[in-house]
Parts: sequence; C-alpha cells; structure tokens
Amino acid sequence: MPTGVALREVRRQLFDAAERILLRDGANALTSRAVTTEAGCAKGVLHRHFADFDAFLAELVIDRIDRMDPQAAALRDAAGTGTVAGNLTEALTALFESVAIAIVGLITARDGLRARLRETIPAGVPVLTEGATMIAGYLTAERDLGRIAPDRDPDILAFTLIGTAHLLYAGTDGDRPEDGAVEEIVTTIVGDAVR
Amino acid sequence: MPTGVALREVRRQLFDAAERILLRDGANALTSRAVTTEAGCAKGVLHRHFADFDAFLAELVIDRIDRMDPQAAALRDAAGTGTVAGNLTEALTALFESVAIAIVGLITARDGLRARLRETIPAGVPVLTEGATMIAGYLTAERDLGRIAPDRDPDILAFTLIGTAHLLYAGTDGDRPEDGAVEEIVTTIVGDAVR
DNA sequence: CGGTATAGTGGGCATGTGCCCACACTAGTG
DNA sequence: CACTAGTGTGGGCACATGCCCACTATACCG
Repeated sequence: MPTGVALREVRRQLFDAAERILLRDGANALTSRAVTTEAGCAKGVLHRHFADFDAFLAELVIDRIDRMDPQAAALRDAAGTGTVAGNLTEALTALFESVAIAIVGLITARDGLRARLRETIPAGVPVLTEGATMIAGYLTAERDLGRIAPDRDPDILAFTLIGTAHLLYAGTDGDRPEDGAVEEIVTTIVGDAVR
Repeated sequence: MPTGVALREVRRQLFDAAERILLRDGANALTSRAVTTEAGCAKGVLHRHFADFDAFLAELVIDRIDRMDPQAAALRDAAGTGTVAGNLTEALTALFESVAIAIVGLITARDGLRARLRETIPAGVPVLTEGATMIAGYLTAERDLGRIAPDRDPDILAFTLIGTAHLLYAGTDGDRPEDGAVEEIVTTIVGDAVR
C-alpha cells in the first residue's frame, strides 16, 4: 500500500490550492474542478479523500482555524508581555484576512456549508463565530491591558471586525485594501486604543 | 400593442419576486428560473425585458437604492428636527436590512455584478459604497447634533455598519437577528450615541 | 517475481443555469 | 374583419459543476 504520508500530502496540496484560489479569484471561483486543476491532479482525487465537496470545504475551514489558532494565541501571549506593543493594527490585519476569507467568505458563498460544519465540528463550538471567538480572546487581553476602552464588549468588537473585514475584501475585486484603510477601520471599531 | 403599463408591472413583479427570494432563501437561491417561477410567469420573460440576468440584478439593486433613498432622506430630515430622537437604533436597523441584503449580499454572491453596475450607474457614483454614502449622510446629521462622538468618521462608521449587518444577516441561516443584537452592535460601532 | 490493496486518472452522467428561438396570444390599426 | 407589432410561453441547447465508476499505476508482501 502507498504511504499514508503521501495521502496527507495530497490533502495539504488541495487545501493550499483552495486557499490560493480563494485569495486570487474569490469564494465563487472555488469549485471542485478549480481546486484539483490548481493542485495539478485529476478531479477524482477529491472524491476519494472526502465524502463530497462540502466535506472538503468543511475540513478546509477547520484546517484554516487550526493554523490561525496558534497565531491568535501568540498574539494573546505577546499582548500579555507587551512584546508586540505597537502592532495592534498589524496583528489584527493578519487575522482579518484569514478569518474574512477563510470563514466568512466561504460560509457566505456556500449555503450548505454551515450545516455541514455543525456536523463536523465538536458540539458546543459556535461555528460561524469561531474566528470571532479567537479574535475576542485577543481583544480581551488588549482590553485588560488598558489598550481598549473597558466598556467595549470584545465579542461584539470581534464580530464587527470580521463583518467589516469581509466587506473590505469582498468589495475590492480581489485587490488588497490599502493598509491605511484597515488601520482606520480598526481604530474606528476598537475606539481609543493606545499603541 | 399591449399597454406599457403592463410592461412596468411585469418588471415590478420580477423585482418583488427577487426580493422575496433574497429575504427567504438568500442570495445564492436567486437564479433566473427562481425569479420567474416566484413571479408566476415563464422563464423567457426575463430575457425579453433585460439584456441578461446580470442586467436584471443591476436594475434590481438600483431599484432598491431608489426606494431606500427617500427613507434615508427622511431619517436625515427627522434627525435635523429631532423628531425621531429615540429611534437611532431602529432607523439604522431598517437600513441595515435593506443595504445588507440588497447590495452587499448580491454583490458578494455574484462576481460579475459589480462590473455591470459600474457600466449602468452614472459615472462618479461609487457603487459598492452607495448604501454607505446614504447611511453616512444620516450619521453626519446625527453627529452634528452631538449624538455621535465628533471624532468618528461617518464614512467609516457607515462602512463598518454595512459589513457587520451583512455578516449578521448572512450568519443566521435566514432568521432575523434579535433586536437586542442589532442594538448592541450599533451602540458598539457608533459609540457613545445619546438617545 | 506475481498478487493484492490502495491511490490516481479521466470519461461520462445527472442536474441546474442562463440563454436562444420558434410559436402562440393579444391588442391596437387600417 | 384581417393585419401587424409587441408580449408571453416553453422546448431545447451549451455549458459548468459535482459525482460515479471502470480502468491504470504503484508500492508493499508472500
């Protein structure tokens, strides 16, 4: 039997291909054929490794969340030690893109995906707000440090950030928004955050 | 020749049918067949009244904007006279739904639509931010009255509101979000707005 | 080295979508 | 009462998408 390592390689290649398509052409271009073509393999591979295309997308979202989690955790830790004191906007911008594209963009584009995620993800974990929860954890740390006004609810801040990020990226025809725009929006939402 | 009134009637029926589908089943369900079926007429009608389906959608968006404009203007006027003093949240919620569903939802769901809108809408009018401009006008009036912190940029506030509204409605599987959620979010975004 | 199980390939089908087109219907006009 | 121009109808085509499946290639095992 061929190596199980190769199996994981293919899955990773498919995930990476899907992410490239998402970034380059948007969520509407993320078809099963586009993924396999971008990955450079035959279209049948997808069906052999995943029950159906929605299952692939669900695992794609989870994979993206898994890779964001240490990123967000690092930000939380850094906020605690004050290491990335001046990078509030920069750090949020990175999460912006991940969450907006990987989660909101996909879930908005494909109707059945949310239901599928509910089946796949362990019970009790809110699916759509998964990314928001991560950002909210980071924002809570920032607020505890006095960088964010104490009367702001981190959950709502995170939700607002994600929605705005989605519109920001979905509304620019694939072009990246200028850094200034993101910074202005983050400042507006988060309020009187000190650097 | 049949009456030109009937012609307008059919267009209105198609627009209304499309809006019902958007509210009930979401932007992904808005196909040409779904519209004609919902309107109770044959599928060929759409092609006779519009160059193609994207042209229909573009006019649908413009129609929605036309119907929102007096609504927003009334809010601006009311804000000037202080008539709807306590209804900041309520008024914004109404615009929330219109803008989020009619503009952001459609443009996010259909890739070619934005380009088509650029051809259709008179030059100089920003397409995606059309709804934002309307809301920004209202927010400017509110800010001038001291109901919104003077250091908030109405354009960014409006953009943030729209993005959040879209996520709010797209993330609830078609259910309306509770009024409390909208109010909390509006308060968070707009800041220390007085009632 | 032959056998076998598993991964990979691509032809093809069912479905849905937008669009075209020939035809039927209707309402004004001479 | 024909005639005609414009509207409404639905069959059907071309294309894309997800999925199935028979076939091939490859790696391990006796």
